[in-house]
Amino acid sequence: MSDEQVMKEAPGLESHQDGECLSDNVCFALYTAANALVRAYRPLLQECDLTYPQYLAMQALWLKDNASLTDLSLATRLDLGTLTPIVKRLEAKGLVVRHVDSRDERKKVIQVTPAGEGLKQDALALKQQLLEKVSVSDAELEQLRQICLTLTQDLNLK
Amino acid sequence: MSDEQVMKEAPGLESHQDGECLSDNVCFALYTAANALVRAYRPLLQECDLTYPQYLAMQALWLKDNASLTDLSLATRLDLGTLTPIVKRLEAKGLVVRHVDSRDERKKVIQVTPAGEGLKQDALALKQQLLEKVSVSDAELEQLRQICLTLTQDLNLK
DNA sequence: TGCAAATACTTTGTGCGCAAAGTAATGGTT
DNA sequence: AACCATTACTTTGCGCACAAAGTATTTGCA
Repeated sequence: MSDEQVMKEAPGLESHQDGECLSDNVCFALYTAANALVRAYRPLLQECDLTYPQYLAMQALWLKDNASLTDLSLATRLDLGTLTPIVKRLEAKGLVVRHVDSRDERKKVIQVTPAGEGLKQDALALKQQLLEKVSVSDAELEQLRQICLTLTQDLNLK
Repeated sequence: MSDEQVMKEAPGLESHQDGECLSDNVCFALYTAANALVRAYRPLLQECDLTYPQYLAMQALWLKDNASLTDLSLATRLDLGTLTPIVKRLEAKGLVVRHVDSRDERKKVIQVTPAGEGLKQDALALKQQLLEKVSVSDAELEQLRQICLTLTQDLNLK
């Protein structure tokens, strides 16, 4: 209500010399960076016909094949209700198959197909390709990773 | 300038150590932290009947009232196609009103109502409430903020 | 053994996030 | 004045992300 001309320039990420802006917020910065990440990944992943969450699921499976949906949920930190349709789409693309666990028929075991395994090298190389666009040092990326993991853990413990 | 271990891998052969997991990934950590953030904010914001993106839009408007949609888009880094329905919902809740700019009838000016202004103090206090759950130091949060802002800028430049 | 509680997954509903395409107003250019 | 490219916003379509409710299987235990 008070200052009416605080922002003559675009109140974006750059410069907050003229006063406060959303970028002063850690939460905003984090949220925006995650959106930018997914957006930047999109054209790269398009060549594999994957979305970023689908890519995450595949990465988890490349590390641990024949996982149950719940295993996948723990690994990716995605909800079961989120994961079910994602894995269905991966199956529709022929990258995985789902079959009921014979020991416990509530569980669905997810197995990477040869086609899914064939994507592995190319898809994992995209990670480097993306980080090349970034002027942030390896040390800072490692800091970012650590802080994000701590934050996630703290926030999840209610 | 990191290692080129992709080249060392024999295609099709499993060669992962059994310590490896998705959390080794900066991108995964960032993505997950942003999801955790929104999830943690949800019950707090529920008392204001706001979602996190709606909260972001309101914060931007509290800082700069009577902004056009494009102004809001620049401030929040959200797409116009994303913002249109968000602002409509804010209007439906009586927190803002939209009216056509008389000088340029393409533009829609968004104005915070008294009800919207009344939410300001309580809503902004939630920020502190959320950060109290977190064991990350203020210095680290500032690092996180800075690295995220740099990352966002780098990734947005194509 | 019987059966309630727990577990694993699916479904439904709401709200993003954004690309792409559509509509309408504006600002040149000739 | 007649275009036409630009700008501002809306709409549509798809895929998350998750809460909540539903279904089916297993387990605990009285």
